[in-house]
Amino acid sequence: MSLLSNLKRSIPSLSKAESRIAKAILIDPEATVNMTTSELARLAGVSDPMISRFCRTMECTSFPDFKVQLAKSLVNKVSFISEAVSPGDNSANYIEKRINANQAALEYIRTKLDPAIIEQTVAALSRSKKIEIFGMGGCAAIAKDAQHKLFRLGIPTMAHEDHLMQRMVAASADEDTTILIFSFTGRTQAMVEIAEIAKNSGAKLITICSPNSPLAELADITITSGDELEDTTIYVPMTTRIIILTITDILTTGLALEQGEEIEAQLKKIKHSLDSTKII
Amino acid sequence: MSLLSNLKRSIPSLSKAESRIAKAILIDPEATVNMTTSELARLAGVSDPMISRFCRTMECTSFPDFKVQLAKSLVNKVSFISEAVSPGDNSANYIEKRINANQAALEYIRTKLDPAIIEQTVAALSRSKKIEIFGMGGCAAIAKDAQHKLFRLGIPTMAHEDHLMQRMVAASADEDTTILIFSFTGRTQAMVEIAEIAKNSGAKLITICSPNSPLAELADITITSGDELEDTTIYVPMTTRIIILTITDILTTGLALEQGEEIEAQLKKIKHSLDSTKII
DNA sequence: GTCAATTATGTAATTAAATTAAATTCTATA
DNA sequence: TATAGAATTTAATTTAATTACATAATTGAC
Repeated sequence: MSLLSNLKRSIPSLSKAESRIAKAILIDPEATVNMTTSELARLAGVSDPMISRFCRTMECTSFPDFKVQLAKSLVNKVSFISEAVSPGDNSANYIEKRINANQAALEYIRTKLDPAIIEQTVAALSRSKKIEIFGMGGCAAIAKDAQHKLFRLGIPTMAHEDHLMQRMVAASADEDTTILIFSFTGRTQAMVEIAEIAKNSGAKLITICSPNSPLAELADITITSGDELEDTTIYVPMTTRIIILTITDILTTGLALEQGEEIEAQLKKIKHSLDSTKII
Repeated sequence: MSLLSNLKRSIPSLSKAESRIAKAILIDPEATVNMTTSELARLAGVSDPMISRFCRTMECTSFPDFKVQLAKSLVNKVSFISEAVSPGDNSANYIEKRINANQAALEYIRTKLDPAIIEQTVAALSRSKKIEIFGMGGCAAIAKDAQHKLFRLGIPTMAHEDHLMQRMVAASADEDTTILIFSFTGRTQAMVEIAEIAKNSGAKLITICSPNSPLAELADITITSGDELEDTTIYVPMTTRIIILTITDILTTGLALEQGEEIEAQLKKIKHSLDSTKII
């Protein structure tokens, strides 16, 4: 857990003087690492010893220690406040910026992803006899990717992007089926309808979408798509995709671990099935 | 340049006492960031003021400043050596590890991606009247995703995963067509055949695949898929996907920038076409 | 080899920084 | 509104880091 995000998150629970310190730090964290207690105290409008106390509240042993921790969390933070691409950027510029943005997206879910929910999801997937994956638009490719990753683990898995197929598949699902719906916003009418059909058929419903959306409401388990993070400028409709892909990656990893050694033979078999298609 | 590597590199040029300090730090850099001058001095077998002097030789203003810089340079070192998932990992473990691995993958292409090649690719895409994208297996989803991102920019773009369709499309391409082939290894026979057909038809051929592969040989432009990075353990066949997706992201960004303002209206139009499908 | 001249290092003193301890001021509640 | 408790500050103390000066080591010219 990064100190910086920790800092931001804990402001509400801090005392008056302490929250002023936190805010003063957040104005320019880069500068803070070079300050003395007195300097920071003056900037925050509190007394020197408050700084020491504050550092201990933040679970550091001393102010120098706090600065070291802060410095560490800044390295990733440089990309946390990832700059938007702007007209006039040369290729080296926008390459850097997009890589930063995508790294930042991963940094974001590091704090957002709840291990308990991942565990639940892995357990649900592992128990099911069939996995059906739905996604439309930008999520169609994601659904396809998820299918490609999950089918290897021995559970029959299909991805569907056609809405009529989705309806039919959802309707014919049963208790042994897990339905996985990908949606950035969780507000696509068609997807919500599918979710309702799925629920009625008794299937387990897992959605990867924006929390607090109609789709999330209907689901047994929801994992955030990071949609709330999405910068709406036209140039960057991408970070959520990286997030969802990584979530799929994590789920697959969890599932593979759960299955243990017996899955290795299966994976080898799949891999070798491609041998004759390759040029050596 | 990281302080840590700087430290290692400059040992030969340091004085006797200073190089002893450097060596003492390198034994356990993590621990150093929590030491006082005296502690480090004792460890290195030198006097206290030598530490101050040493820090200034290393172009830091003070020992505390040095510790902050050192802490920063330690962060990337930690995440770069991303650990592999192993049986017995709990969910919190493997979530961290997978996020680290994916961040490290992005860190990797930061150094590998050549801006000049990206520029060339963007220019080629921008000039073309039609873009055809091919991918099979794991790359089918990637091809689909790329289509989804590129078609918005006003150039007719299609993705094909069916090999027969791919052949027909490749054969009927002309000089105004750019063909984009995604392949992790660059060794899939079917894909190489497509590339040959594409070349004969006069289309511009861009491949995102492993360099030094048969497919890369045939291409006008090649961008690495990061395949050479892939850890072959069964659990992590994922990082290249993140890399390729980010490359697509970068190419799209570059293309959008090139098109300038006129593209904004186009993007808005596409976005609003979905309005009536959403629940508010 | 030996004697400046220079550079490198150590010792003691000083300054600066951070923390502790005691005193004071707030805040909430009976 | 009195008072317990928490929060904060002031003043004192401790700890850390650096400066200034002294000493030792090293280099190069003779």
